[in-house]
Amino acid sequence: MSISTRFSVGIHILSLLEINKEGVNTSDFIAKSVNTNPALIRKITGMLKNAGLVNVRPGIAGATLAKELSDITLLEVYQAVNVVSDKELFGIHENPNPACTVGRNIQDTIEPIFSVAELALEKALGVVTIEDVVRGILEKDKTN
Amino acid sequence: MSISTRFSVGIHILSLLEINKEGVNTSDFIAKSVNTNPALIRKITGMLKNAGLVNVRPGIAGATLAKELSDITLLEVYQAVNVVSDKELFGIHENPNPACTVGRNIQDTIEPIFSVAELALEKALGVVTIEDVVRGILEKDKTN
DNA sequence: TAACTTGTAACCACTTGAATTACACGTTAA
DNA sequence: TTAACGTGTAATTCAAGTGGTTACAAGTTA
Repeated sequence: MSISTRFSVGIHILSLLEINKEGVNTSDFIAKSVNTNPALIRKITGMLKNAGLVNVRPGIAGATLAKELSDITLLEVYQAVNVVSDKELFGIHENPNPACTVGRNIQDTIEPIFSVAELALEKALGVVTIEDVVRGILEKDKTN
Repeated sequence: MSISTRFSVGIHILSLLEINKEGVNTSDFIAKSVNTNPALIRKITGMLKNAGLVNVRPGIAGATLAKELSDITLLEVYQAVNVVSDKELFGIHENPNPACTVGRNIQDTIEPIFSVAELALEKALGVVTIEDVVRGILEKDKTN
């Protein structure tokens, strides 16, 4: 099990919109950078648009950032591309036996624990911004 | 996307082994508590055995805990049932375009960030033990 | 009007999860 | 020693999700 690559592709798209902000970032152009097809890029870009992260309009070529670089956290991207339904990172088996002490209480006991772990993950994603990612990309590029 | 219920079932099994330690915990008995089938329980129990968490032998009815309750963290269970390959909680799109600044550096930039987030998740799971879960189950059961 | 782009839907191949069935093999007790 | 029972494991099935691809309606611009 892995969290969908939509997340990393979303980060890729937003970084590219910044680094290539002088150019026109069509779905076709972005797809070539990501190495996938334009339809998938449009789908993800649509999700980022719904989350208020990018501007993109039917018929008009190119997407642009809708927020400051430093104001877009990876958590926002994570949630935007909908890779994990809210509070459902961990799957919990359904319908345990109510006639059993464990079965009767396992779900209520585990849920808050899973929730804490999930929040820890989200917190870690929440402190990193696309600006950080763009900086990392540019720095790495210099050293090569 | 959700992390496989094997994880929560694994926790269920271990908790049951403790709470029903006076009885004989066959795969059939456990399956009735979890509300699934015995074959799946045997599969997961086998994983827990490989991780050194339970004792179970062919032909001999019942599984037992192989470690102290307080010495089994949820992280161990998480890793035992193999729900997430090592360092691969987040999927990263393959083969981005090396002719593009972003494509050339995105993977190396993102990986350490994802790694930090994944470790935060694991850390949260590492501080909770099966003993805590069992205590939670018993406490919840009293209040109902 | 023609060319181009976005937004979507539809379809496919592939992987994974979970349920289920079946059976070989180990153990135990009559 | 044989019958009953339990574990280990493989095979099958069904459902769901992911990512790739094609196709096309609708918006925009030259």
